[in-house]
Amino acid sequence: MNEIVDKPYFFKFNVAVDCIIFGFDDEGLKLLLYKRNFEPEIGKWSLMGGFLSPEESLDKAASRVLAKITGLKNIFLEQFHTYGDVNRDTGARVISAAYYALIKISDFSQSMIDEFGAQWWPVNDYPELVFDHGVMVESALETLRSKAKNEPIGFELLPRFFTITQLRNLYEAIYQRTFDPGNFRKKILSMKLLDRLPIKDKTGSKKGAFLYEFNQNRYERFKSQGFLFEL
Amino acid sequence: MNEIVDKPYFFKFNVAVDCIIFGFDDEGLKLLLYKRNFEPEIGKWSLMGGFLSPEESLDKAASRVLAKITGLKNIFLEQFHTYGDVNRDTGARVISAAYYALIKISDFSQSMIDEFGAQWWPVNDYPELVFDHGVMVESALETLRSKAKNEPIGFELLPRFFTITQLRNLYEAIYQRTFDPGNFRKKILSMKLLDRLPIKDKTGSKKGAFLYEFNQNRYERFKSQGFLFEL
DNA sequence: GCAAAAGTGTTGCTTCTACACCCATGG
DNA sequence: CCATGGGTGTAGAAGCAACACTTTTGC
Repeated sequence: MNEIVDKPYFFKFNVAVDCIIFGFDDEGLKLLLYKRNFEPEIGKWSLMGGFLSPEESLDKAASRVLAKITGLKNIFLEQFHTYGDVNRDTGARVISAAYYALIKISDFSQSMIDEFGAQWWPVNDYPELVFDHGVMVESALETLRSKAKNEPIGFELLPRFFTITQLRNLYEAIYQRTFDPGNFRKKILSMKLLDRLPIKDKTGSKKGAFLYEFNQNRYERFKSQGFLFEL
Repeated sequence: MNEIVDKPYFFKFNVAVDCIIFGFDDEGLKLLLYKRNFEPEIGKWSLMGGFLSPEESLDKAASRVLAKITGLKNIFLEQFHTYGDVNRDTGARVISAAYYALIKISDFSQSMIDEFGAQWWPVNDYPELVFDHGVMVESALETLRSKAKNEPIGFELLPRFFTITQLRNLYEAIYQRTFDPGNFRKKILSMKLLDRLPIKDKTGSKKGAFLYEFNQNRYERFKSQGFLFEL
């Protein structure tokens, strides 16, 4: 806080958080939306959100909202922009801090979907959203794309154990382009961040593909030595 | 805005904007700070900030604060994070949206410095700041560094006409490393984004160095064709 | 003429890209 | 046995880093 000539502590505002929740499965990159069950804009599709409480930080509020809808804790959750246009919310003036979350879709319980009328939507084909939530989603996608370039956040969207092909499919979904399978494999393995398990996954091919696990500790170590993740 | 189970429109908060203002001259990358002339924390060094008004957006509020302190309009100004910890401000609970601005230090009028008790500080050596402003500065620096990698925002910090050496000095200041003069020149010129003027600047050397101008239109065109700026 | 910055050229190395090709196996 | 995805190898192109070398000119 701060001021120069203004009168401080005078006007106050509603403050909310909204969460863009991303997931990934064999159909591609998805987005969790729900149908509003209250006014304004009741019945329309919307992001998950909630109002800030006096005794919690913005980050806490976002975690709370995310935990309520997904039942999950310790999820990748990062603030990316705060929306403050005067008429962005048709009900009242609300300043909204937007967060994006990356979850392992397999960890997600279907019960929450039913309880809140939530549903996964492809990021390329989701319904019209209330207020400026469409803008938020597009901006979150851009943030995700740009972040994924230089930080290994893609693994947040995959199960703990995955094949190189699954990983490539994920990056192809994020960047909306294809990668040469051989070159992709060589590049990611050359980073020495993936540990190969002595187990093959046979669901994707007859031959079977080795499962790998991302080694977070090794990444931290390499990073502190100047290594830069890049894909 | 949005909610799930909470009571909406109940608690309200002070909302502010804070600006991290960067400039660049032959001494390096600088930061504009001022001495607070009001409570709390009067007399301490602080970022420029101001409270949000009911009839203005966050972006507008940030522009207003920036214009007030610098007298400048149409400046590069971008929101990068919103700070919302409960006790971040010792005076009252304030949610603050932080913006960073890039200005051409030569355009900046000294009168503002005097009027507000403002002062330029090297980004490597600035005084202790109030509240979480130090955190904001470091985060703004990180954002600047990461943004500068893939977008030609460095030119916002240079005069309209500049030499390749000035440009290199700027990037060396941003990234805190050196670049080989020959290689840097070849790389930036190979992008075909700089127009050479038939004028030499003699202040930096006896031989004189050609002045260049960044061609924003050409950049937009290249970008729309898939070109990616990278330095 | 010498120092010092501007600017060009060269060379060897690394990385990228495209694509050929072998492997393993369920059906 | 063959189609399919898994996985390895390779050759040419492109990019990069280090550094030699040439140009210009004020002192």
